[in-house]
Amino acid sequence: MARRTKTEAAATREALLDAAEEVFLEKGVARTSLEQIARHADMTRGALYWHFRNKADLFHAMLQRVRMPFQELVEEVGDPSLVERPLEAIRLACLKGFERLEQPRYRRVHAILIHHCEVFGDIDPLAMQNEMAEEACGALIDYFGCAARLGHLRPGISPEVAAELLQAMLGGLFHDWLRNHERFSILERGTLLLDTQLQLMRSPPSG
Amino acid sequence: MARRTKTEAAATREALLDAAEEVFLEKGVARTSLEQIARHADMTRGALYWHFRNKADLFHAMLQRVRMPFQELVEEVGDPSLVERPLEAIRLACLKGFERLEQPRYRRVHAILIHHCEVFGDIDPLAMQNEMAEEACGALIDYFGCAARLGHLRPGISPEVAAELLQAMLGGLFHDWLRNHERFSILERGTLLLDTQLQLMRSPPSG
DNA sequence: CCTTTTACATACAATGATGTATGGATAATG
DNA sequence: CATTATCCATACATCATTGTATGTAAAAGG
Repeated sequence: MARRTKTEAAATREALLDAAEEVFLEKGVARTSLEQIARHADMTRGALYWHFRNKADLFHAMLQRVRMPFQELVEEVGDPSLVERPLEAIRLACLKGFERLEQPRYRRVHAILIHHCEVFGDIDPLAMQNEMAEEACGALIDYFGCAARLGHLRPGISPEVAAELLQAMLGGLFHDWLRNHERFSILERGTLLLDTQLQLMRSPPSG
Repeated sequence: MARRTKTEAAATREALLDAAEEVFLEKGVARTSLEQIARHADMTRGALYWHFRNKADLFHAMLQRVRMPFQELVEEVGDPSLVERPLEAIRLACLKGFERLEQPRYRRVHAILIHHCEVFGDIDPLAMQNEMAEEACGALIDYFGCAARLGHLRPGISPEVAAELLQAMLGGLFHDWLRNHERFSILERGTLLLDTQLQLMRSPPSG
């Protein structure tokens, strides 16, 4: 066995992460051994233990490739006029999120995080989900608060309730789809549900 | 060690199931050994292997104690006038569900099923969740279809979309709460979100 | 009251996964 | 070009868990 060049080594690292994604998704994190991952990448545990300290470290690196905070999605849309249309900002950010999730890597890793792993080592998936939820809900409250001040939000529904409502709906859709992505397209159904929900919460046209 | 009477044996079986609930919830299903469960019930693996074939069998028995199909919740309300008020039937069934979930046993077992276990043996938690979701969604479509025919559902929103919307919201709330039940009361927030959502989807008063 | 089954506890063998230690061949570095 | 650090394979020791086999004392049952 010859020593690999630096780029080759980086490639095997990526290959190991790819393999981890696939095996984790199929067998679950707890039930997959490091040897299964290594062999799925045509490597040995030696390679794996060289690139990562242990399974938790590998898992952490796997997550690192798909960070997707809600605020980034909004910024990525990059439309400055959205400041005056917060409901549209929410809509476009969610659509961006849906598109991201249709990429296999994003879908797989999130499915693993949410449906195919338990606590182990220093990894606490529920804490991570909590962080994600907190971040998203906080952002939503800001945008809905802005919408309320602009009179875009139906009176009688507070920004907090609007945010909790939408976050619950999005979260439910998210979990549901990640459980079996072949049943429906997250982009299609997500767009439909999101639009109707926003329509329901929008201020009715006066006059 | 003396042999126990039949009722004592049934009690130890329940104690083992109780212990399984607690340890599963704390450590996750995959990371808890049968010995940990047995010792947490002040028993040995001998007792566990006598009452259950293996961990999967124990898990299955644990689930059996908290079956809660959506239709049963509606029937349990037992108000015959609900046939003419399908939206109210949905509401009351959900409230019944919320109340159930506040009982520690129901909360724990569902939290385990959804957040603290992976596939193992012949246990596929995602398939179980799929079944639950299918059943609930089917029932919701029926009720919303009935509501639409009675003119109770806001025009422009189909029964299917209404059902998917509500199911996504309820599911999101469900998952969110089960992740950390101390953050809020499922009954309180659930009632609030459910009522506002149903209010939004209800047909506006004509005239 | 005698036998049989029950309801466990204890002991044992087998398995598999983990982490580390070691070795080796070559790319990187000066 | 010599040296060193890198990248990985192989081998080994350890540990935890599982399933089963065996023992046993008392409850069931006649």
